Amino acid sequence: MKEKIHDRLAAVAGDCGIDPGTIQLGYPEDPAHGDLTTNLAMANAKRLKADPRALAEKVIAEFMKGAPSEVEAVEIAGPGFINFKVKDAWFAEEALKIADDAHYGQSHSLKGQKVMVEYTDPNPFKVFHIGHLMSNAIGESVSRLIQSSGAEVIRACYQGDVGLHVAKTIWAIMKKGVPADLAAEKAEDEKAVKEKVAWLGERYAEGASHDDDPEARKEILEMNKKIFDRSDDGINRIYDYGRKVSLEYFDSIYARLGTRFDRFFFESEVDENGLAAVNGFLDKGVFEKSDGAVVFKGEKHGLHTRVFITSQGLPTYEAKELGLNAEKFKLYPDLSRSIIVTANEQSDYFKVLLKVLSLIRPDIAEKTRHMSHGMLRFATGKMSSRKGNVISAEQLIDDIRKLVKERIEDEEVCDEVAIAAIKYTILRQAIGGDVIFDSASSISFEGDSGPYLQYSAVRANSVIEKAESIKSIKSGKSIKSIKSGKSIRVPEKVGNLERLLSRFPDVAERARQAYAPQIVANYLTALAAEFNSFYGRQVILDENDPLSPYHVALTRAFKTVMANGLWLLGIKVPRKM
RNA sequence: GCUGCCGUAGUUCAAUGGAUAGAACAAGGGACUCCUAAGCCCUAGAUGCAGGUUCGAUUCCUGCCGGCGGCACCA
Repeated sequence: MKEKIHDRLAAVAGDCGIDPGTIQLGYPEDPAHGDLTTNLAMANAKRLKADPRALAEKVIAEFMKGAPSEVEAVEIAGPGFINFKVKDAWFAEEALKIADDAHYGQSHSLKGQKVMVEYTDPNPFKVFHIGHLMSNAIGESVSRLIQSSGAEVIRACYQGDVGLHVAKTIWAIMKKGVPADLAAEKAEDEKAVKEKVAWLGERYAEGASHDDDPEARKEILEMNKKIFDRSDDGINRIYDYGRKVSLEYFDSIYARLGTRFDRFFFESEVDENGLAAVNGFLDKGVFEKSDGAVVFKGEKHGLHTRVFITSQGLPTYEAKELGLNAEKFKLYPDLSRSIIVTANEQSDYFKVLLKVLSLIRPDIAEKTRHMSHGMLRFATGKMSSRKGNVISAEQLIDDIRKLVKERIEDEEVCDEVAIAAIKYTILRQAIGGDVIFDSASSISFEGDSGPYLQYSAVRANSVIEKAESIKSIKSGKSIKSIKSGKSIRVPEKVGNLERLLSRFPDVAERARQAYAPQIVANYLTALAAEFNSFYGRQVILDENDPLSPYHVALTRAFKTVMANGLWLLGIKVPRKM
């Protein structure tokens, strides 16, 4: 409907002297202002030296000559808003259509394209902490938004299995004495894996605590070199074990969070290429030597200098990243876009990296985009994985799970609700800022929360299930059998629920274009509130109510939109709650 | 010091440059022999400061104040 009105306005714009770019239709907050509104009269009045109201009248007069039949009335309000009222019958028909359209809200705007999204990116030997949880929630939702516009999405995860953090961990292990059971190659049970991973995390924190100790620092750097060139069997044995255990553990978390990665990248597979790329462009003037290291002088471009190869000859994170991005496009040459999701503490670093990339691989750089998110923090201070006082993702999930457990028996549902609570808290606000997890209120499941959305969907499902067993007296049909909607009696006046439902494709499209899950999250919360209000206003399954079949169809439409919307956020709809 | 992001209700967040700035939590009140009360209905409260651009600014620009992040061999 929005398109129809827009198209008609565009058709008459020329005659009225309207700039086509100003034909923007919005949804008024106040229903009294109609269903769609535009302020194109104010926007053009000055340029045309016309009175906004007079201009609006002219536009309306032209518009009405070929107005879409669904438009009931067009009015001028305020300084020159043009408000469109759409016929109630159209909303009712639309609701019936949605009820039978499981794909409602999807589009084909990116059909045929291939997009890679890299996110989560935890590091073996270190804790999978709440920051990774945040990256995962955002990356997964962005992936689904893109997927829902018809593109093929390659979910990628880049894991740092070489580098100083590994050296620190292994250094601390060897300092303390290598445990005898480390060599055991037998299959581990889940609990044993968890314990081992926790133990590795502690060793890392221990190693990192010696950052200021020059003697330890020297030993760690030497160990880093040995890990890189795999020259020491004793180190290799610890390394291989630690890497394997970490990755097994990560896999279990991905499964729990509902992410299936298509491709894992490792620093150990891209570091050689990164090194070669930097060396290759050293004599071309992109990089220069400084104090024995190879650096990129970012100051020329308003950025800062960063080291790409250390004076030891080892590639840093930045060099590896060059190798990684080349590898992505080597594996998937037809990628139309590559998105990288990380915490915003890496924003400046990525600016430098993308600048370098634009100098050595402009073809890749122009398709690569960095998205950064804030930190997940608690009322009490911040966390640091260096100091070891990190909160692991699992710890947070389990804490919330305990609260859910007080109200829900089913184990699987508990997990789905706990994860929904966390994901929603992350996705309800604009990507970029810190997310404050207040243990007192954020963990509550009332109101503006993931469980609230799940609950409303579950309730709707419950009604729908029950409806299938009821024979409707008035229509003489089982409610279940109503599909086309043609024979359903429709109300004269529809409410906000129908109006909100019909906006979903538009909301989804806006969210896709801005990579903004919070647009979906906020919409769903308003939608759930509207459904709950509808649910409370009357009994849906009332055999004496001739509108009951319509109310059931409306409930089905709501369920479809809520389920599709929650899917975009990476949140599951539980069976029962 | 340089630089990036951010300042909206008591709190946590919304608001394609548009109308009376929306929610939720916290507080108080109300409705149920009815499909799931994690729900519904009612009641109060906010754009850091100073300018500028604009018909119109929470939104864009400048300065100030405040918070967070980054700034050479970590990732």
